[in-house]
Amino acid sequence: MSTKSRILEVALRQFNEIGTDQASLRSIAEEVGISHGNLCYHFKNTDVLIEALYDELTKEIDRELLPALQADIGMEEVFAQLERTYSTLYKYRFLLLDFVRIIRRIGSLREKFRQLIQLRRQQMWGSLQRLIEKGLLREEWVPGMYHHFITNMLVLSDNWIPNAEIHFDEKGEAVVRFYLEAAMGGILPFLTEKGVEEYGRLKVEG
Amino acid sequence: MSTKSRILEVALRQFNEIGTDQASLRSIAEEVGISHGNLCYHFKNTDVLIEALYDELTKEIDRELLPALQADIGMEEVFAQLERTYSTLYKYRFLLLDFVRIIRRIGSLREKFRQLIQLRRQQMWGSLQRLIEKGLLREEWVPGMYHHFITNMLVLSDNWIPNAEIHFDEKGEAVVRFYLEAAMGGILPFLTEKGVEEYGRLKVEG
DNA sequence: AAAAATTTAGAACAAATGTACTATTTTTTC
DNA sequence: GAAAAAATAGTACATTTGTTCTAAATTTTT
Repeated sequence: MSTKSRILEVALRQFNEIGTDQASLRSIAEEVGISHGNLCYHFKNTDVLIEALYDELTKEIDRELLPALQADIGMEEVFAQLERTYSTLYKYRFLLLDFVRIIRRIGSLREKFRQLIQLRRQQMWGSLQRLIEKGLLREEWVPGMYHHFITNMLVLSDNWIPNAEIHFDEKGEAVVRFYLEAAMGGILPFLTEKGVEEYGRLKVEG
Repeated sequence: MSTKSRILEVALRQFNEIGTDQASLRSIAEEVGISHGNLCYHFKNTDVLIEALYDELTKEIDRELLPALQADIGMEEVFAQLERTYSTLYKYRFLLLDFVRIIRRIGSLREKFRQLIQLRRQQMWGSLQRLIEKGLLREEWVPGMYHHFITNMLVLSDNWIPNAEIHFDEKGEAVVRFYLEAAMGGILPFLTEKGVEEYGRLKVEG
């Protein structure tokens, strides 16, 4: 494995575990087993490292989302898609844990991130629309309710990770699962009877 | 005004505006107009300052929530109470913006915060229960749906602030209002017809 | 008013960190 | 195989920050 990818691997772990302010060029270099002068040669500073990892994240998210955009989507697909997104976000969780601090330091990331959210908002509208067409989701019966719903879902999907850091001692799969279920549970009151039925089947299988 | 409270005031502003990692004992001392040696005399380090401000926050929240616990609660009260909480949280927003970083440094805050959330969870259950009794909220028609709802609401109420920092350029009242409405909107699909009616009246008046 | 306690300013120090630079080694290219 | 480029180690420096200490000033107590 190349030095560059080894550095990124160690940086990701240290950022996730001790945060972007505790992980330094020196601590990363030490764990990789190279001099920090060398690390400096590859990545000038931690900001560059963070940006590189952010680019990796967006690439992964894009790769997962784009195929789903044209797919014929059912309840199962919505669930699976959300799960993939949640897992990927968790892999790069330091970005969401320290996000405010990061965008204050690296302004360019802010704009990139806004665009990403915009994309996800559109995608959610699409998914809801298709679920309505399939008779799984009720039509909006109070104006604006789906608008609020999507806003809340987007806040949730970016912020369950900081929340987990506070309320859970253990890490990993179980945590992702907990918030994934809470998020999906958010769609429950909007479901038609047919939708509830299909939702129930999913839960039993999962 | 005493030096101590002037320090706390300036610290709060600097923490909110530039974050707990950029605000130093020196930068705060300079704005207050005292030597940093003096500041050190009052507050040994930034961690102590943060803890002091956290205690102020919990005191304010308690003062707002406790009266509401025994009150006969309607839709209007739920809304007003949420608004007070949101405004107070926004006043001390640095705590939620940097929360992960803060609890990693000051472990004791983690436990305190968990307890606070526990209190709010109970309080929410109570509010929902009373709304059901009044015929404003439907009974749970899928098992566990209110459990998910409360989890999501709690994540939302702690995390709309970091979200705002990313997506809004302006600060202040308008931002609080936006997320407040999104949060309240989350209750829409659970409302009975009577509930929707009362909700509508609130919106028109507000 | 004298004594004691509190508050304040300022200097000094140690540790950590990003940054820059040089020299050496390794790899690639021709 | 020689020349050029890339990679690596190590050193040195400036800056920031928390921390400690001393001495002076101010306030409170007696």
